[in-house]
Amino acid sequence: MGASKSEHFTEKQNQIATLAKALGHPARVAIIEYLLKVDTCICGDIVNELPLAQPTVSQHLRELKSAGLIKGSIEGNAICYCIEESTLDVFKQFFNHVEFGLDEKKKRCC
Amino acid sequence: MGASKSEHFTEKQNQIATLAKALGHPARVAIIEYLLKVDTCICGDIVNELPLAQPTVSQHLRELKSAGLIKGSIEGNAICYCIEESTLDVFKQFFNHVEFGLDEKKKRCC
DNA sequence: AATCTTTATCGTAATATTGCAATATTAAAA
DNA sequence: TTTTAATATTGCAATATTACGATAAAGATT
Repeated sequence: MGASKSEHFTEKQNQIATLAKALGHPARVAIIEYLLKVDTCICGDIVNELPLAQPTVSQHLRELKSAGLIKGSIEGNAICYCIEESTLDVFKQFFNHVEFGLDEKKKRCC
Repeated sequence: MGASKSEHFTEKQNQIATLAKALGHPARVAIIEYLLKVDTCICGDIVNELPLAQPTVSQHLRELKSAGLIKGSIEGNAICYCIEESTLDVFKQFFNHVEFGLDEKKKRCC
């Protein structure tokens, strides 16, 4: 196979999995961290920063974008990529949910 | 290719990517949520809960385990799987770091 | 010991991801 | 308008992931 049976899971579960998957590559983690660190956010800078060829970086950017973790706006003939905060919030909320669940669970088991 | 060039990234970046990847499948998100919800944490229950065959679930459990997100302890001839809280904390810390970076960045750009 | 229950592993097919060279696209600059 | 610069897309090879039937392993039960 290789295709995950996403139709059997809840929308929320799929959403979290999609976000996690988008972060599931060191290059994409590096891109997020780089976008946080620098004052500019032009794609070319990212290409120079990462030890990967330009098409590969472009592909990673596209995946982050399609997951909604970043957004890109055209800035002349360059592109300015920025972090999409609201999407990160979804992720953060999941962890809060997990943390709350853990606290509750500790009263009962394990 | 298909193999990620993890040697080019920092240990932290690889760590976050590994954790995110482990969560990057709806079945594994569902397992985590199930472990939070129920009072017991027996593998067989997870198999019954998920719409996947037993070997597939076992494989997903192994991935969560090897990423350190859960741990399993033998309980008679069954196995009790539990969430590994300290690993989730690493993840949470990353999001705090990102959130802080976002706040700082907003003073400067985008 | 023979059997049952529970979980893991093996083998394998289908599909997805990663990476990059080559090329296309698009807007600025000359 | 030709050229240059910045990104994206295409095509393809290498590898990884997902899923499951068959089977193994290991402890419980009879």
